[in-house]
Amino acid sequence: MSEDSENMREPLHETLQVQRGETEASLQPLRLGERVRSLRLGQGLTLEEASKLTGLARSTLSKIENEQISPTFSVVHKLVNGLGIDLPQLFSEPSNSAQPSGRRDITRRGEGKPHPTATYEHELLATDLSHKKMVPFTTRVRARAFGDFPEWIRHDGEEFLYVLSGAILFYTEFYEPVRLEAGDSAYYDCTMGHMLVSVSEEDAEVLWVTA
Amino acid sequence: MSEDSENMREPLHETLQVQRGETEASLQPLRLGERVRSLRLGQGLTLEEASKLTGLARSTLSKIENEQISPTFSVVHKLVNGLGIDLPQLFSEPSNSAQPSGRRDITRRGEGKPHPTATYEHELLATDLSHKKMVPFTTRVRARAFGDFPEWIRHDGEEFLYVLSGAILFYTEFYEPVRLEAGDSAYYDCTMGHMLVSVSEEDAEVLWVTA
DNA sequence: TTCGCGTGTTTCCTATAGGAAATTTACGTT
DNA sequence: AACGTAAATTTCCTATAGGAAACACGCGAA
Repeated sequence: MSEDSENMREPLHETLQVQRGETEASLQPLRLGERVRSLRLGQGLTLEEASKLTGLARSTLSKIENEQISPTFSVVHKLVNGLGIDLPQLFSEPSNSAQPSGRRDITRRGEGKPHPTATYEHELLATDLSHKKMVPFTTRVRARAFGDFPEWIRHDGEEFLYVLSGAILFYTEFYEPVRLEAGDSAYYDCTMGHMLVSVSEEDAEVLWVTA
Repeated sequence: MSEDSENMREPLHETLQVQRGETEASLQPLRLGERVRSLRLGQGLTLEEASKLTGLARSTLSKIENEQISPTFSVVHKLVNGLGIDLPQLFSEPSNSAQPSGRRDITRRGEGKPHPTATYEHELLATDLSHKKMVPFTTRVRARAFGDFPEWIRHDGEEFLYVLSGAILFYTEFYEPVRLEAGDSAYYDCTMGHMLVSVSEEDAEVLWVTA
């Protein structure tokens, strides 16, 4: 990093800002109060009961729900734990986002769209839907040795891997290989070379989701 | 609810507390500062740069990292957006391992970060990574009846569901409920109300990925 | 060594979060 | 209606969060 003058700071500032998306003035309204209220009422709780559960004062809860205050992190933590808030609704943004699009696609076991390769036998799931943010598929790992692959598999995006059965060796470009068994999972950048090899008696089966 | 005296409050308090697991004094330390610092350093940022990115004062960031203050939710929000942190990660317990720079995170079976609710028992996966496009977690479905849910669960984004074991009824707002068994999967818009109920002898276990 | 200068910490002050209690609102009941 | 009760809201006060600026600590260059 070379420095020229004292105003080399601003450009960096701007650059970083842009990279991260809006930070300063923008940042959605974050209807936290609204959500907390609907969550509480959904459980049929009064402020008094919620107060007991969370250890927070009734008044505090009321103010949070009416967006009169911005609760501290410790208070939010008590809220989450006390009311047993479900994860997805916790980190999803406002959700006032209109269009309740109601797509749904069920794929029965073994009914996916087959896509065999030399080393893997993929089965694409939810293929009736297009424009998905994620692409889920199950895979039977036929490869048995590192050498079965001509080269690293690399592509854009991120990938989540969950071992359904059997055991695999998970090779990645920048790490030592790891043995994964049923129930183990991994999350990684696909730009980093990666590949799977079955090491169990039978071919291992894994679930992959890419985004 | 009959009231006798002013001290009938405590017993109820205790009762409710127990039902939900510890809330008050307990609630693990939540080394927020520690995590924020490692996240910031992991990105090679100085307090000054982080300040520009988040719009927060250097001093404020310093105090947060040194656990001298509990930031308000709005401040946490700026932090999350400015530094690209996953919110769920902040509410699950601190992870011992520092952020790897190569972006790969392995989660062993049963080693996720627990997050129990009244109806589900979630286990967050890959919590060492932040800024993920997807959030994967496994869930034990405790709910046994439609009525166990006060209302539809609804939030932004899309969700992929894969049944690991047991059998569930998959209720969605705009479709008839469907029975799903091990190996079956579903992909749907989360803005549409949805919920799961176990219908097998034992609680069903599912894998969820949201994006 | 001393001078800068970038970095993190601390101080000081104002704005505001959070709890206890008073007040108001919303409903049943008689 | 007027009352009783339980809910939520508001008030009042203290504790504390957050920003600006001063301070302290390295560390490299002259």
